[in-house]
Amino acid sequence: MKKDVPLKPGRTSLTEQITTELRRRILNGQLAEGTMLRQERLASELGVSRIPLREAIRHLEAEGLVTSELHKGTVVSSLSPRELEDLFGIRMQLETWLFEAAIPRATDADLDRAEALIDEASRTGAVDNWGDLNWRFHEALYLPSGNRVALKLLRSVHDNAARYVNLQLFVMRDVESELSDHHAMLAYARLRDVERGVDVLRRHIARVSRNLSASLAAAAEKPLKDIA
Amino acid sequence: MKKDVPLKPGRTSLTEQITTELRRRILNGQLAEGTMLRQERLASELGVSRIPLREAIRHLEAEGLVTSELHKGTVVSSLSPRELEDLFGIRMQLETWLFEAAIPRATDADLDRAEALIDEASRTGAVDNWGDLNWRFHEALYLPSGNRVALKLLRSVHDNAARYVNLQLFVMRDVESELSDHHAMLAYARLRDVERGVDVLRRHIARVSRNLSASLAAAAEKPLKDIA
DNA sequence: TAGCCTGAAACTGTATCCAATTTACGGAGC
DNA sequence: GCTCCGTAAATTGGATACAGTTTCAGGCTA
Repeated sequence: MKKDVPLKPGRTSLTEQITTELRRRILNGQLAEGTMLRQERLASELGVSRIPLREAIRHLEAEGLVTSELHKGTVVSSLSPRELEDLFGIRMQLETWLFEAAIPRATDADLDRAEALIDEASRTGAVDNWGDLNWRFHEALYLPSGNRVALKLLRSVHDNAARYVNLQLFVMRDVESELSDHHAMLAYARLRDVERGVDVLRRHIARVSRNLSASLAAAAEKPLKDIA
Repeated sequence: MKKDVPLKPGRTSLTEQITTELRRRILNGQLAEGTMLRQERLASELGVSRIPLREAIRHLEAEGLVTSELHKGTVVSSLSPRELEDLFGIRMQLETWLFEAAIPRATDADLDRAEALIDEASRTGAVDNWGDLNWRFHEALYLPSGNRVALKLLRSVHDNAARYVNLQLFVMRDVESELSDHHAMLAYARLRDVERGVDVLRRHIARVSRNLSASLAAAAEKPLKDIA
């Protein structure tokens, strides 16, 4: 049953490779919320034993992406609309703060790196790995703030929200406005205009959050209709 | 070699119990920064096998309390002064935000619960578990904000800083001012005075951060003198 | 002394076994 | 027919033994 899944080799432990692979599958929806992670099935599918797999699961559990219950197993976490709202609140607080600190400190090289990520997203269309490129752009913008601890934390926050965002992003045709916001943020950063830059970011996060909530509400509406 | 360490039984997995126990030891300094976690030694000392121990280590690694390197093992993390500063920056942003949202929403019962935690800290002196009581007080104050996701995140942030705070807290005789700040925060919360309450919190975090930095700088000075 | 070699220690991962618990299934009783 | 209950299969949680790698210290040699 070995499917020879591409566990990138190198100087990383098997546990870490499995963690990365499972995280990827969760974020791109291959492992949808509520999916049960059967240890033996997954282990044989990945071609590994249960031990490193279980360690990977514990890691993802600490990140909030999966939830385990004693003797019942592990499922891909589901977030309530409330929890998603909480996540966007955290993003709003931390990201506006980091961006504000980053703009005055950013060198042209820093901003060039961020721009390259926008270009890559535009060029490739970025349908498959939008979430990854999106986060890397934001990260590049905030990096000059110097607060790497906050960036590490925010990556996890992004990941937890990204699954849901990705699901409705392309349905809503929001990619264009996302990219447009990114261009604007970068432009104001180049002008070292903190106030306008942060303002764009604030509206950016608010809009993504709003669209997501609306999308979730609409999805919650449908099943009810089916019943009625 | 079984030492029958008090792993509280109940409906929690061994992995979880070990995680809690190791976290406790790290936070109270029993496992100092840089300490190597030898799997077999620790396992036999705790009276468990390596499997749940390794899972616990992965969990703590995700929390940032320990750091693993392939084939070299796991050590209790060391934080640079810069990283500690980053942590306090995050606290400042998130806690002032949560407190601001919590004050108008707090019921008298909420605040009574917070006050009980102050009392407990005062009564017991709280030398052994100051970090725990301290966080639980802050958590109780922010809980009415409703943002449980942020509280979960902040717990980890607190933990990562708490080790260092605890080390110098009693040397500096800072417990009194800590408690005094807590009383003031609670009092303003009871008055529903958002502005003054948040202001006390802001100064509170800033002072703890400043004292800690000074303490670390002083500690860094000593070894140099020893050499000279 | 510098550099290399070697062996013990430790980590990483596999395989296997057993215990505890959940869950599904099927029959007894109403 | 429906509910309840007991049993067996499936699954997770945990222990143990073992093999392969890597690190690292200490000794040997040039």
